[in-house]
Amino acid sequence: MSTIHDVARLAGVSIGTVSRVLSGNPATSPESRERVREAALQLGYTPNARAQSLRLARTGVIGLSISDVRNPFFADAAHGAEQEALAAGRVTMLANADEDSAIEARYLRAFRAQRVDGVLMSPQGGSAEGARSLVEAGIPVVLLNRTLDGVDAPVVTFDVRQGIEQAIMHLRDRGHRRIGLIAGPVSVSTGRARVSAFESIRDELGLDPAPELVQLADGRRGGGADAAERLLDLSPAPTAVLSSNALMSSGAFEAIRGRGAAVELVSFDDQDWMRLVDPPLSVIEQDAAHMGAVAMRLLLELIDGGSPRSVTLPTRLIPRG
Amino acid sequence: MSTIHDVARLAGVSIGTVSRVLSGNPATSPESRERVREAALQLGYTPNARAQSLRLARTGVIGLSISDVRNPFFADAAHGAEQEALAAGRVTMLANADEDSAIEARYLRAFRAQRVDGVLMSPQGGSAEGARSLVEAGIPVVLLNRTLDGVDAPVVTFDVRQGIEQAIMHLRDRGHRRIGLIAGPVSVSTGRARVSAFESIRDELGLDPAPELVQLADGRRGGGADAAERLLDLSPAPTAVLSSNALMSSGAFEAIRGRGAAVELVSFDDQDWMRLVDPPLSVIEQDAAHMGAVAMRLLLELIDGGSPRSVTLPTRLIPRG
DNA sequence: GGCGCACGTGGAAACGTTTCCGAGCGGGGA
DNA sequence: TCCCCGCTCGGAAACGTTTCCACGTGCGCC
Repeated sequence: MSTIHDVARLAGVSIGTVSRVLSGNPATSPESRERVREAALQLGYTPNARAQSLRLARTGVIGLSISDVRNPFFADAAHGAEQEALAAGRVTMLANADEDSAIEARYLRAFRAQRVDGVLMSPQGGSAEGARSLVEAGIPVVLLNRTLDGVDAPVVTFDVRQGIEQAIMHLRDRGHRRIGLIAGPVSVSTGRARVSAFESIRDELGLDPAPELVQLADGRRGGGADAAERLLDLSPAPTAVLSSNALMSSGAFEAIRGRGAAVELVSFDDQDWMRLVDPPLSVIEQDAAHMGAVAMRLLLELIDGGSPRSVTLPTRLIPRG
Repeated sequence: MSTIHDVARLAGVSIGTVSRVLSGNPATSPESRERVREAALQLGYTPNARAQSLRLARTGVIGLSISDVRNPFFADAAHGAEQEALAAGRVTMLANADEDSAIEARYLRAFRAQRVDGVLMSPQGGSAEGARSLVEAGIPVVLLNRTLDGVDAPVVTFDVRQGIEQAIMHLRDRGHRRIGLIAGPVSVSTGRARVSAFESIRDELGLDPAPELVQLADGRRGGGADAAERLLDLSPAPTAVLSSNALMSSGAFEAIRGRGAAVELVSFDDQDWMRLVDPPLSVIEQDAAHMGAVAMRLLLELIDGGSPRSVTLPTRLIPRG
């Protein structure tokens, strides 16, 4: 790989001049510009970004740590964030924490070692240590979708209460009185928030308050199926079930259909298949890509010295079936 | 952010000693080790990976460019590759090309500027320029799922012919004689390969060779729906349709159901929803995560000075409905 | 016709590491 | 007692950039 010295030698100028030409510094003669451009092209020269960022303070790279690339919700969020960064001339480095805080910690250490300009992350449950140490090291951080106790960083979340309320009122209007909840892991803030919003709205509306109607699951497909089985085992079983994410909904749907049970399922997050199955699922739509884009914009502001601010996004009920 | 100089000052030793202690060089006294460790901990010191990689040749970072994070096939592949890299002590930097060769080019330039140790990529159609320039710059490259004309890099692909053959024979055994194909874009090698494999196997088995039974699409959901509509408009319409990827299958499924048509749909790539819809879809399963892992192993070998080799993976038909 | 000024350039420092080289110091063997 | 060796360490060079500083050149102006 050729360096700036090679270019300088070939162009017959000093490395300072090469640097000036290539970085668009006006203090260069047309002849130098021509010769340097020519030489750089001929050698296929690409400046070493690591050396650049050593000299400059910035790296132009933004770390993006998400919970699970295979979860479409997070994949969409990552995509939205990435597009926004790209538009601002930055490059993102995506890390997949795989819902595992040990892997997350590893990537966050790498981000820190790489001296990324900022980090956008949807934190894992387990430990807030990784995020906290980033914040303490002075690296701009914005949290995605989940909050973290004791970490002083802006967050972009959806209005959980609004979403749950929309869903429960929809089900109540359709005559349901006994509604089950398949909740995500309480180790993440969204999991906890959804449980408490569910309980409080259910009680406000005077629906069946039996505690066994709230079943905790791990957020994965299998966990959703198991939780659905447990709900169906109750007597009487709930006539409607609200599921906290798309993966669990898929498991729950299969369990319910396997039993031939007549239970109405409502899911968080809209996905194509929810329209394709019979009956189609009503959903609480959360625009993940938008969330990612908003969060990235916040992070870019923060990096450019702006003040931290958090945003709560609305959800939208899409009634079906 | 503290540097090695800060640690050295606090520990009362030279930076050379700090470096030796922290990199596990045995030429250090127990007292130095103790003092340095203590100081590093106290300062929350993280070595600057960019400075390290400037001095060393390696960066420990592997670039991973995939076509579309939102496509579960590629998300799985990325996940498999990432796990493999993680196990080998490397960190991956994921770039989402979004099926756009301009974005891809941008990320590949960034990879090159960052001097990543190697690049694993599922190339876009359009231009092979990006991949070629990496190879010419001497950066180890392995291609994922798609080949690229004129680029001398190992590839990991699935056995297209085998997959198509399994699907067509399955359909023939179920009595179908007029089978449609929704093909991916011919700008990518898999798109082209599937069309020619389809045509040759169809002819070998003596099935209806009408050229209008092969419909090209863009690989996206909407394109799949449109192609399905065109197939259904034929008279006679095909009684079975093979779709080249999961996104297009979802569009095609909806179109077929919307028409109330009695057409058997078989899809490449297995996804959860294909089991949930009615009727469930038979699929040609391609283990994307495994592909990613295999490709990463090949890349790691290449980085460590091994010789390049390509791998073709088998597909598996899962008959349903 | 000198003086100063703008402009272009080369040289060198600095960014934060790793590693080589040489030096100091102590101990053991002749 | 002296020498040599091994252990530990500090100093400095090098990696590839950017940018500051100073210097030379040519021009316009008094």
